[in-house]
Amino acid sequence: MPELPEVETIRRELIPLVVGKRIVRVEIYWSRLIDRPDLDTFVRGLEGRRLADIRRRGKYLIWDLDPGGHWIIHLRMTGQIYVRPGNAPVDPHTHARVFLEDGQAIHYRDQRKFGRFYLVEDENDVVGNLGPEPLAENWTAEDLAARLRGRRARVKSLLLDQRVVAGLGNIYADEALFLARVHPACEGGRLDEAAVRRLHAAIHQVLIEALDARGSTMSTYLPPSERKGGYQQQRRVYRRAGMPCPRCGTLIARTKIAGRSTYFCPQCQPPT
DNA sequence: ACCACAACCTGGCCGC
DNA sequence: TGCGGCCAGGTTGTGG
Repeated sequence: MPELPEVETIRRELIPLVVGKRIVRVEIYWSRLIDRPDLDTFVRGLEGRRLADIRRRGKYLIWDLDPGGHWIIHLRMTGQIYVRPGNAPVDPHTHARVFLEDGQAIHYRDQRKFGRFYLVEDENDVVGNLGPEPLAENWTAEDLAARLRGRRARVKSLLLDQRVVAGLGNIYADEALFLARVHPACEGGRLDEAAVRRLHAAIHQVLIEALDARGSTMSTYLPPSERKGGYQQQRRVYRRAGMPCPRCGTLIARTKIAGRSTYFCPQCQPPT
């Protein structure tokens, strides 16, 4: 489900609810949720520690613990996090609850069970291989060009590769390619300098727009506030096959790239 | 090293 | 109503 704008929205909404509070009890209802270490070590490692901060790297949420260590969450397709009173009912597909000293509990819910928890001393054990943050000041078109150079895979596949740039998924990759007027099946290494520059700017623009809208709620995504994201109203091509291109009126096409549905305008994004 | 694809899960929707 | 097939915002492992 969530891409960078959704994960960042979740982070911003969670911070005022939980940061500074101590964890008093951890309940895991589906053990494979814990990627590492083992279940018992994970539970004992969280209990008694204080939530010092929540950061984001790509699509990962990093919860800094005091004293020491990081609880890292990846929501994959359908993971949801919200905070409830400790005696509130538990929704279906809830796989963990983390009880805080103030009587509230953090609920983790995940219909498809793809999401994972990690507890590590060194966060780079989990996020160390990610590419640059696309909203960081120092992310440049030159960096993107360098990571595309020589690559023969289709540019859409490369945008989904988190080592090229961290945080894009299927929605925002398609939206960025449309804004940049780049065909999704174009070989990554064949983009000329101007096209890479447009793509860099488009990625930035799309992520900022989506962040302002608090992300996209296509189906299961809901941030902790349970106020749906709004970007799904603004998307230009994603899941709009057969509808007119907002720029030229040509009907949006759908194809399959990297195993994922891919939407583009055949007129505005000609093959190269 | 690079690339494409199956696998991991569950549920919704569509056509027969 | 029921069943098969396809679809879904992500990542990892495998085989070519």
